[in-house]
Amino acid sequence: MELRHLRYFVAVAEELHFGRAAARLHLSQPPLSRQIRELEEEVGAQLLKRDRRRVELMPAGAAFLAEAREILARSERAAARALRASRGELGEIDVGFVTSATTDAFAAILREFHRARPDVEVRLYDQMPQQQIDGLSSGRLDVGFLRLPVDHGLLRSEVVWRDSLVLALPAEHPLAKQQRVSWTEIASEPFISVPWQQSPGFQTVFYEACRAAGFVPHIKQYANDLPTVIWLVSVGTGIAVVTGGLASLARPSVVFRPLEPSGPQVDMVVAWRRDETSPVVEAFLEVTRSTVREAALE
Amino acid sequence: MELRHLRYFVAVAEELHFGRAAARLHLSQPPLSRQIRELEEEVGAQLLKRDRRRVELMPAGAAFLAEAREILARSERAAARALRASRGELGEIDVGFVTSATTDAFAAILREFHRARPDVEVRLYDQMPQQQIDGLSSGRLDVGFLRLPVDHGLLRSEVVWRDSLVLALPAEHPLAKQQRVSWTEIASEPFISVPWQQSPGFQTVFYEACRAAGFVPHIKQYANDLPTVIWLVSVGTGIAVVTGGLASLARPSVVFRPLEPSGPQVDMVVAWRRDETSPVVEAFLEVTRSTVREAALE
DNA sequence: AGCGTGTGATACGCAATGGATATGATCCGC
DNA sequence: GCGGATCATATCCATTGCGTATCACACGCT
Repeated sequence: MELRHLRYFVAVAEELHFGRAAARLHLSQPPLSRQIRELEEEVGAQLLKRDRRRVELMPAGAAFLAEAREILARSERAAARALRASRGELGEIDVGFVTSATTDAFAAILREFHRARPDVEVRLYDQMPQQQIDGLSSGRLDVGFLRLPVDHGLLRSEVVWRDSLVLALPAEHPLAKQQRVSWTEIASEPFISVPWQQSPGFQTVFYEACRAAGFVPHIKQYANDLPTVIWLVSVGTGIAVVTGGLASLARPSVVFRPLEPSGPQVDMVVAWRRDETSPVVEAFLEVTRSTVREAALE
Repeated sequence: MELRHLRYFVAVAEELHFGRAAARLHLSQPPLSRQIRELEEEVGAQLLKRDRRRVELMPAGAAFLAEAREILARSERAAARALRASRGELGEIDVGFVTSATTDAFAAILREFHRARPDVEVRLYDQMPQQQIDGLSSGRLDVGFLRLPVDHGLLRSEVVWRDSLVLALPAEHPLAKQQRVSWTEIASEPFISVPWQQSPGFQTVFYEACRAAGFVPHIKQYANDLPTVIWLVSVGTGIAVVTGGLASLARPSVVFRPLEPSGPQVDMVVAWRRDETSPVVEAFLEVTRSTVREAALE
């Protein structure tokens, strides 16, 4: 059975007349008759009842007609969808991100991409940098937002924005009264931190800043994720240095203060496979670039 | 585009290897390559990425693969369904019936048919005899249960059962105390009745029985359907003569009593188009016959 | 009643096309 | 660097889908 049989059958079933159906198909009548007969033989049932004068649908034909129309519509849709997918208008993309990427900028990228490609499903995965690199290499992820200097041979990356370091401290902490806090003022404070491998890029900059200010931070408590860090700050366990712009972690009992000198910054990079060809991924990267570019102009 | 293209594409997409896919299709490799290329040209997008060494799905190919599998499964199902429809295992049937057909016997027929042909949708239409005859002639109905002597040239009919006439009267009516009531005892009672054209077969027998008992019934109130007739009886407006076995109309405030002499009976017939060929209709008639036959033996 | 017209089926020839074989181009592993 | 693996290309052949001519038959008109 071929789609041709279905096309021919639908024409005959709609016209109930072999001659007219053949004309509609730009075909002569005898081959049409033969194709219908072949179809009936293959199906194993008579679909059309034809005496010499008129053609009518048998019950089997009525059942087949409904299915045939569906199949033909579906086959056109299949081609159309493949074409759209090839243009990146349709599909899915798996995006990894570190928690500290959940800034307004990242939200703007996702919002803008959804506007540009409403039929692409974006799947988000909160993952540590090394997980993301593994995921990108193996194909589980298509794009990653992370802070490591990515030197993996299969991957490429670009800096999308830079975050300054800010101090997170309980609202009732004495230093919270100041508009800005110097690094030396926090030298002897108890710190909350995530483990090294969670954010190696950030940690390197953080420890270097401390060293420059003449102290080694005392980590009072480790927590495995940023929300927990902020929660521990909020309940007074200690203070923490984090990246700026973490809108998603804002809460009343915690205040964020710029640090002086404000020099130390950490890069947020977007990474993807070097051999990437998916137009969806290309479009996502393009939206990422243009969105952060526009944000920088404001 | 033909189903062949889809079959070939699915094979290649599953094997990710032209040689193996060709073997699976009992085909040599070059024509397979050509058909895939043709498919890609028609769709307008590259579906497979092949360097000389390996084959992999492009995003467009992944989208197309899902659709292609659906279409192929569907096309097999289409043929299977047509075959089943030709055997009367699948389909629909439009059944008309007069209200007084809603007896246990009719319920048993419907129940038995559903058991025998669970995938046939039975659509029921409560209609007057003339409506049914028009419906059968025009094809809106396939089968009708009615009481007219059906002499329409295009239709055939068979008696399925005979109903005796019974008296419906309010539970507190004096005659309700008797186990049976004679025709002469109701000569001067006020009657409730449906209009003549609603049930001409029944009315003829009813008036003839009254005439034999020596009276012409006084119709106090007409109602357009049997449930209303029974309701009017229940509230004491009058009494009514109806057919026996109307289980669906039983209610506490109305009692049914046999009439003496019990001679007068009305036929319930099943009618269908003389040229009917639908195996579903044939099966329905066969179930009807066997069900009433078995009921008669009990 | 007979003939003409309309309609689907049949017969048959041709040409388009799907498939086979042979070969080429290129990549990868040893 | 060579040999094998793999997909593409070239070319030929056979299948088969299509067109023309014709048939068979039913219905309607005169």
